[in-house]
Amino acid sequence: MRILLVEDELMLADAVRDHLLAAGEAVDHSDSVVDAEIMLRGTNYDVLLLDLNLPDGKGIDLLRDLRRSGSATPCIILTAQDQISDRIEGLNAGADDYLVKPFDLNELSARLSAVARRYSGNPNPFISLDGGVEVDLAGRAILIDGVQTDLTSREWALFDQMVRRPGQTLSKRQLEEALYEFGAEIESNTVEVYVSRLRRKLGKEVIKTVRGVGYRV
Amino acid sequence: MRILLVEDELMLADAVRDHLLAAGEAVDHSDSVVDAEIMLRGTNYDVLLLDLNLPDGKGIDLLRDLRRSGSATPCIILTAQDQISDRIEGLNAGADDYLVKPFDLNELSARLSAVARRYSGNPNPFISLDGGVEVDLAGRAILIDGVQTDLTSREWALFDQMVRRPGQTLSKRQLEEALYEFGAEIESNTVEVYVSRLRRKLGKEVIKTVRGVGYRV
DNA sequence: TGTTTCCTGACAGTTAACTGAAAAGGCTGT
DNA sequence: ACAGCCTTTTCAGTTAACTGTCAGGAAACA
Repeated sequence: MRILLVEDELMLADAVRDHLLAAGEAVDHSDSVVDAEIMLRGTNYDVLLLDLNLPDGKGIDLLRDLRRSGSATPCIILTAQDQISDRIEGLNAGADDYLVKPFDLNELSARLSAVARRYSGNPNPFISLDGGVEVDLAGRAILIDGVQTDLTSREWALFDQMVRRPGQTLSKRQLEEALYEFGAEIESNTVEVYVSRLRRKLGKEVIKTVRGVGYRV
Repeated sequence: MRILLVEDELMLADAVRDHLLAAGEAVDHSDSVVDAEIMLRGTNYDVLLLDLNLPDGKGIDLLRDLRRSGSATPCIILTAQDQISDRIEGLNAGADDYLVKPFDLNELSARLSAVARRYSGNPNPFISLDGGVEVDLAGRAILIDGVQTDLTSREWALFDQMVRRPGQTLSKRQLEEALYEFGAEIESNTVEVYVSRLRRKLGKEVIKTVRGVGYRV
């Protein structure tokens, strides 16, 4: 399994790398966001291990950009204990799981395989939703009663966000952030419009409206 | 903010209590697990400060039981310098943060507010209520015998308020304040109506009437 | 029993969401 | 550069859902 570790605490990074190498994984390491960006462009990693607090830029932007550009590479974020808000922000930005430092290396292994299994892993890369809709997050594919359908990039960005948190109601504001750079003051009803488009493609039942708040799958 | 401090080193406990009282917090103290259990049953604390190494039983079991019974009360654990395994175990058992003894009292304050500010926190613990109802406060989700149900924003505002204080009877006046901006002179029986609507969705047993006073979950 | 308190169905005003259509922006190939 | 095609954004009219109120009935209490 190809793993990219983005972490600037070198002690920790080395420990993690050694542990994973010993377990037979292929680990690349970067201690900066810009390097990580380049490495992501060049290689297809199976999992991204990402520290959000890096000196040269917000790790979270790396993740957000990645998701916005359509990548579904699984990502586990590493946060310090007191950065609970980071953790939340990270999950909202599209992380799959998180680990709190200091973490146990065995726990890391466990989560890695859990996350990896969820994707490339066989049993079901497809998440089934109501209305005969199946989603392959990693492959960016949607089957609708078994027939493949395509989404445009914005449609996908929005839908991806919701599918990652089934059952949870996401505010329009949160969903907007999947569409635009952080803090983009958007005045229009873009989210509504995209929900409408998605519903036309996916069927009415898939996305539920929670009036006054947002949407959920 | 109501804080329960579970700690058997009395010197330390007193110092903590004095510091927090001076900051205007309400602090109860217990030096044993059994007492703490009783106190937790009787009162709804906003934060639990828990020493894991207590003479009369494992503090960690207290925490585990608490989480198992669905409580989401934020918990900060206090551990001695060398008990790293405790720390990990504690975090895994559902603690939100930890402090290493000896700790700075100001740091304690900071962490307390950080933890209390949380609650939009992930991953979202489901709180179980009577009648097969499970609530995810942060995700704004309700499962009713496993089936997801939606509440309107007013319904949620009211219910959220109650779920955050399970067992406590809340007056209609208090509940009204969850519905409207401060001091809104409301003449009608809106709260009753919303309780009725909630009961239709959640089942009759979930919200109990306390005649002449208000309601409780 | 009489009195108080609570419950709940119905209704109309209000607000939020939906959606069709058109304009604006991008990308591709010629 | 231009044309053609597709995506994104905006706008506005329509539709659907929520809200607060009231009134009659049911329960609790004394």
